[in-house]
Amino acid sequence: MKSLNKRDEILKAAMEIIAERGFHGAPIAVIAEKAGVGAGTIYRYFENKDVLIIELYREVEGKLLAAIQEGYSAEKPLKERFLHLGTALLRYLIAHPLYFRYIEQYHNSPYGARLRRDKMLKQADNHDLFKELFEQGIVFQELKELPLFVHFALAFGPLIALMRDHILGFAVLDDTLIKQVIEACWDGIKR
Amino acid sequence: MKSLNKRDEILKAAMEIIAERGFHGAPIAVIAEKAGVGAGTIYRYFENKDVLIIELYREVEGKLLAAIQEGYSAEKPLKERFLHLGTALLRYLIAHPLYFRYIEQYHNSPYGARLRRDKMLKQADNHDLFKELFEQGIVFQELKELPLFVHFALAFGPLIALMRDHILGFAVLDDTLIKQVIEACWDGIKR
Amino acid sequence: MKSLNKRDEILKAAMEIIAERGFHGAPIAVIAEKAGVGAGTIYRYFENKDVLIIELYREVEGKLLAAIQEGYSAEKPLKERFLHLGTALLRYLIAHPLYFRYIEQYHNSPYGARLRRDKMLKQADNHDLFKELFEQGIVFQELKELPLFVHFALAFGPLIALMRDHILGFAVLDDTLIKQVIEACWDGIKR
Amino acid sequence: MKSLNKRDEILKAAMEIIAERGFHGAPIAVIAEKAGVGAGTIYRYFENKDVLIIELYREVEGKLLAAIQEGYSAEKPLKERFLHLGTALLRYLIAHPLYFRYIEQYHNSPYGARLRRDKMLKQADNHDLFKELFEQGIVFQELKELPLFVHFALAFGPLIALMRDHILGFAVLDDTLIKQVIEACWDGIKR
DNA sequence: CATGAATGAGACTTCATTCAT
DNA sequence: GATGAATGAAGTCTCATTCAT
Repeated sequence: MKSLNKRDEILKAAMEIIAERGFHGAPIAVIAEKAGVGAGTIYRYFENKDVLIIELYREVEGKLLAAIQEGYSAEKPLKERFLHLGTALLRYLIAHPLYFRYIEQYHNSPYGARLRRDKMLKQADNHDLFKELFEQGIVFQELKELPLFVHFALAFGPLIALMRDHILGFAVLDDTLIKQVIEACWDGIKR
Repeated sequence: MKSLNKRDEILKAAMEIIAERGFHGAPIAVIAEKAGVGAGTIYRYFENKDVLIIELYREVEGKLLAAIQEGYSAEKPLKERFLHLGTALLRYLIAHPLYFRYIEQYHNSPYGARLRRDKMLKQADNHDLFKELFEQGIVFQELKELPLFVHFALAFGPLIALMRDHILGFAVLDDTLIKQVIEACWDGIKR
Repeated sequence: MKSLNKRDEILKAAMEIIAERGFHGAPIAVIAEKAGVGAGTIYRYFENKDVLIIELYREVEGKLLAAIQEGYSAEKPLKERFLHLGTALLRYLIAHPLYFRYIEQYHNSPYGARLRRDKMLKQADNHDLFKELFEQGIVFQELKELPLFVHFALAFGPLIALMRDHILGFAVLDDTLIKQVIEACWDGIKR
Repeated sequence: MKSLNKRDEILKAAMEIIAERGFHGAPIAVIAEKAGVGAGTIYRYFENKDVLIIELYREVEGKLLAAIQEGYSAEKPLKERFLHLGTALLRYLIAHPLYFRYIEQYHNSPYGARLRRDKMLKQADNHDLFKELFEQGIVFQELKELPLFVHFALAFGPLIALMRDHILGFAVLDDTLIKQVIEACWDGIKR
């Protein structure tokens, strides 16, 4: 692989260290060393540590959303689309467990608070895909008549829970199990 | 409200501050001030900050488990038992949102790591109730033939997700909605 | 043994703990516990920790001086008197190694500084015995014509050094060796 | 005097403060101020305070040993060698009274305990010079037939005691007196 | 008299950030 | 542009001393 530029090296190092050790275990000096740059250099690319962390979150979230949209077609039947999204999400997170850890760390941190406030303001943002899916499902009476956020919870709550078990080594998620789980989620939301 | 003893004042203060601001925002000095005691006093009741945090977790977890077991009867039909547990859990967390926040903070922290290791060793512990429920359901062919941890994920993942939305103010969980959600979870796990 | 009064219990406890663990390892709370009294009680017998430590030093020094004076007779020949004092000193310290440790701790501490200043002012005090011995020896030309403090150093420096080795377990000081050592000290000071 | 590098400034400051006020009176903040650096800077050069103190001891001991070995020749007669070592030691300590104070502080401290254990294991180490001297003296029947540690005590005990008096201002050690004292020590150990 | 819970000053140490090189 | 030595605010914890019981 080609060597990344400094900015990306820093982001990569930060992600790995924070994902593995949490924010507690990720002083700037450690991130700098892992990235192979001087500590001061980080401040040439990011105004301060907070900015680095928030920026990193955006990148990770972006990649994740891009991944699940790959091969997605709004033309296909509702259930098929749901299965696609759920499966893609789970597969991507399993393939990139550090991303999942990072996202979780982020949500449970002062930084996450800012995110939540942001989300409250501009509700939809990147969740459009799911939003559209669920709204359509309700209109076409394929899904239960429940508020959107409940559908989100029913659909993704189990996946997040499973990912935790997976990372802790409790669970082994093979393709068969992934399929079964997503189907079960569908059972939860379908009418 | 009657004034608590010092130990409980400290635990209460710690819980509120950590739940609201995270571990970052909860230095001993701040906890002490909120509890109305000197900083040194905390160390008369807890060997160090870690111990305080772990102890607090145990208390919170204990109360939560006690709450959901109240009125629970192993004699009732499977579905009814499931609805009871899910509803009780959700209601208790809604009534004590700070407990939920604290538990979440705890799980995503170095302290949580210890917990996870413990859980891996003595799996069952207090989850016996759920374990028994799911195992029975599988044997009697009422529930899907899936590993236990998947049932856990399908049943509680959505509830946790909902609680987050609730705390952030996205969701308003009234009794009707609670009932619908737990039913939907049941749909997810039932055969 | 009859149970001591509280004051003595406190002094005894302080002595043992400080001798064994140094001033670092001797908080008031620990001394109180070992003495079987409340921490506050110590302050009824001693104004503060410094006073306790200084008082304790005086007691220990007093006992030591008393011990070496026992059986001492100013009538006997010079060498015999010297052998008596040296031997008595060494024997007493070997029998009470904690006393020796305590004295050493004390000398190397802020408290010791005060002592040294005091000594500078009222030179002689309890050293009269030795002073008289050495002065006489010089006058009668049995001892080298050297300042008194040199005689002190030549006579007791080796004993202190030996005690250290003894306490650390390097040395085993039996009666034969004690006799030889004191004789050697005499060789050092005698003309 | 040329300005030292930061590490040496720190060691120098620590030495002076500890020698004069003991470990009690030498918090990191005070050492830092005297060294003209920030408190945090000390931790760039020494892992923690213990390491600083131990390192400092090694340096002081090293210089002391180097000083007494200068001009020493194993070819010369036994007595001459002894006089050389004793005189050099006393002169060096008189010229560097703080070194002596520091060494004494160190020996009577938790740090010293570690040293003592080490010494017990690898007895000889840097004392080889003296050891060889005493052993030879015994073999050639110039010295008394006594255990090595007794010779150490007889030879150096008086010097240490004298240094104490000197530092306290009791004693004035000029060249004549130094010579007389070392000779007297020789009388103590010679057959 | 005796107690020991409570206190808070002060010790050690970490780490985000700056800035001279 | 890049570096990393230096900084000092802030965090955890200890312990001599007080005082209500």
